[in-house]
Amino acid sequence: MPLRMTNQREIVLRELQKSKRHLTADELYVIVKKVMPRISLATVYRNLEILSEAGLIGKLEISGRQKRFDYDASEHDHIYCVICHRIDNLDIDHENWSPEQLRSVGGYSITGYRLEIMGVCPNCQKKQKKKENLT
Amino acid sequence: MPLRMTNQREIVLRELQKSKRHLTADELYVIVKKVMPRISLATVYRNLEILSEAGLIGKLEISGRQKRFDYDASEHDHIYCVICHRIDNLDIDHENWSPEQLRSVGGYSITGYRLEIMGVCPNCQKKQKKKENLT
DNA sequence: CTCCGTGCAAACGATTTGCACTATG
DNA sequence: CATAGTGCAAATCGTTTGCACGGAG
Repeated sequence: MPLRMTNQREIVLRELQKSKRHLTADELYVIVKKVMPRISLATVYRNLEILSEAGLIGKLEISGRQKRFDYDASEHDHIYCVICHRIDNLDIDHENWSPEQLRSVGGYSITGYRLEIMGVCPNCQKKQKKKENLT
Repeated sequence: MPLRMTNQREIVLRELQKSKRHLTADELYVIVKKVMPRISLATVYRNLEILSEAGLIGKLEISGRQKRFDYDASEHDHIYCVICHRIDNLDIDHENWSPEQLRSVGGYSITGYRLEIMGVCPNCQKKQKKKENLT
């Protein structure tokens, strides 16, 4: 395996896992800088890419916005808040459109799928209600 | 309605619909330039944004790559080829995870979803087979 | 006549890359 | 020690914006 474990790679991985969140590269950069102040943003990008390719973390490329990286590398879907952009993990049964069932849609051979649910998270719902009361 | 129909807006809309494809802004720019050579890329961007907000075309923000615009404004999912990045429209039943059924996942109130299927399109399958025969 | 729309170039934000240097296996 | 990884700055890519001018309603 060509996975050299450098100090910076280890820290990038560890700090993402510690966060238990779906961080962007620059959010993680800020955190990692506290532990290793001289690390560069490019290194964070490079390592996130490598770690996700190695299957140690997940990469989230959600609808036209900044990439986020997932401390949880296992297969699951995501829900995100259209207001504050927070992301949460999700576990849904895919009974009738699992990759197996969709084996050949329009002549394609299926390799994967991505399901994103959008919504308003509990926090932002509260804020909305407060606003309503004010008007 | 604040939708002024300028010459350029009309052409952007018409050429996208004529294409019957899922074009990026710059792909459409090339096409539109043939009809109206002095149009600027910024205008194409602005009009695609406005037209999609007006519901006349669809906007596709697929997994971290360039936005594409859909000549078909109605609700549907998409499948795309992981090799050539071609996109096709898709019609799938969402029986067990329709927005209504997912009403409150993790306290969220659901507003929408996005399902993308990935695969290898017929063309690219053929190319893969050719390669196999060569090795 | 009033704005909204346009073209242009410059600005922008996220990400990537070329380079010379460093450190891992 | 060979070679993958690093820091830095500059480059790149898609997209947006400020501005002065032009055209639709």
